[in-house]
Amino acid sequence: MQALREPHGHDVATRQEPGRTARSIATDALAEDDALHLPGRISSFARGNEIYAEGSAMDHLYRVVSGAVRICKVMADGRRQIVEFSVAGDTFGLDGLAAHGFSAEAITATTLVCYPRRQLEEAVRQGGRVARLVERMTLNRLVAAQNCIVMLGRKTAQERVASFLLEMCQRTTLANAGVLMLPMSRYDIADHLGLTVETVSRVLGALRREGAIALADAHNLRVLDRGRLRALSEDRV
Amino acid sequence: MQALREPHGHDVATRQEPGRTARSIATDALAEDDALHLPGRISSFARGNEIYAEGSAMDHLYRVVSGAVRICKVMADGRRQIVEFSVAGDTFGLDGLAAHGFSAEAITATTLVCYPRRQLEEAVRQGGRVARLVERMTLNRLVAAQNCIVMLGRKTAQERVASFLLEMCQRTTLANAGVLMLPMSRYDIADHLGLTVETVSRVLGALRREGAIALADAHNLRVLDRGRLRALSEDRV
DNA sequence: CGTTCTTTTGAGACTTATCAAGGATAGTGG
DNA sequence: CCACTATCCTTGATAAGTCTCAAAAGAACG
Repeated sequence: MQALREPHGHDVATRQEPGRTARSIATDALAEDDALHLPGRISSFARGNEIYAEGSAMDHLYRVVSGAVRICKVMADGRRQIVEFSVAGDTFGLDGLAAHGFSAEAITATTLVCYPRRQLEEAVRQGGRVARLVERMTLNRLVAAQNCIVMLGRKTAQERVASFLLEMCQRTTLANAGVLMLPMSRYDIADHLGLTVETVSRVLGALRREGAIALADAHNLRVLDRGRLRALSEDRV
Repeated sequence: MQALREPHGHDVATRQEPGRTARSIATDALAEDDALHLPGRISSFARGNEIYAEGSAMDHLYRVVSGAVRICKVMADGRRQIVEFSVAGDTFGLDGLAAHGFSAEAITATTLVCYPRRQLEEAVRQGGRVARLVERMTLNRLVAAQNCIVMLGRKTAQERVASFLLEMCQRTTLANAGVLMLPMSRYDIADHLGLTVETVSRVLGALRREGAIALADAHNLRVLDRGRLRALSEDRV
């Protein structure tokens, strides 16, 4: 059983950066989104802060402008599962029926555009482009979630890490020299892949030793042998 | 690593009932669906037959009238993951972008209503009730998939089986005397929970011995101690 | 510049998978 | 209708992958 642990004496359930108040540097402004063409409010969150809590009212759709977000659930005993990461360009916020089924937290300093759900539903009721966009968006996330299910249900630790790296390569714009910047910690990666930090670290170490990847530091890596990762990932990413 | 196996000499990838032609007893008729109010065609499938294949054109939405369906993906080496079961009242069929990302197979003799996707998209474009229904439907499935992710990522074998039993209790109408009828095999359950047949069988045996459930036969069980299952499942179903 | 958190690495334990085999079940064919 | 046969289900013994516990080096932050 994947145990709850308190690495060096702090609680897993509240594993986040110290000494910040919630929504500490939230700034508000208005924005017109390219894709949705709906009025939205700009909002910023500091690293580690909660964007919404599990069980709170689900009244906004969010789009990530910059930064990264984790959507997760924490079980009663502290075990955590991150169901998805949202990076620049991704949308999130519709993850329940009436209330949020998951919580959302900023991984790094993050800027979002928030769309009131009421206006969104009104747009859906009206039909047209927005209705199809929202439908398409939700379907995209469903497909992603189902691929995640395959990964968690049937892949080994090595295959999960390989899949994850390839997915992140696709979803983020690589820095010059093809460097992949991973904003999240090893803990976050572990809690997304259904593994422990130690296993994630060991697998990354093994991939480095066999020359599949190169690690500049913990958060910046380069894929040297994409074929090797694709062979491991077992799907055609 | 969860290996492919050929239990008693038949291939895992084609594990289905023998001596049937595809879509053998498919019958067609017209129907007006209560919920969608769209014209649909009635179609039937014999036990074990494929409804659609991974990679085929995604041009219908299906609603289960009777029977049960598994939505799954089979990896190159035969490992299989069932991402969801669909029972009477459930809809399925939208599981990819252009093409199906998964395959669908009838678990037992199954009757479906099929709605052409073109008409559905036209209805979404028009907006109104159907647009919101489709959106709500997809969102429901996304939430279910994300809960499945939590289960696969962070729950023990016992917790997974308990969660599964409770979920099936909620989703199917129990027979008289509160008997839960599970149409799928232990193999199907295992491939849905990310376990092996043996582990599923062992956990069910343990739950039976401790008095949480009673097994009439392999496919008919009664929940005796729901509190125990809920404690194990770790979520509030 | 100390403190806290993160990352890595090692040794051992444990859950679940694998291999094996007998018994139960359900369609199949005579 | 009953025996046949393929598949499914269960149980046991062993193996393996990953987790747990422990500790030290490295990075981030105030």
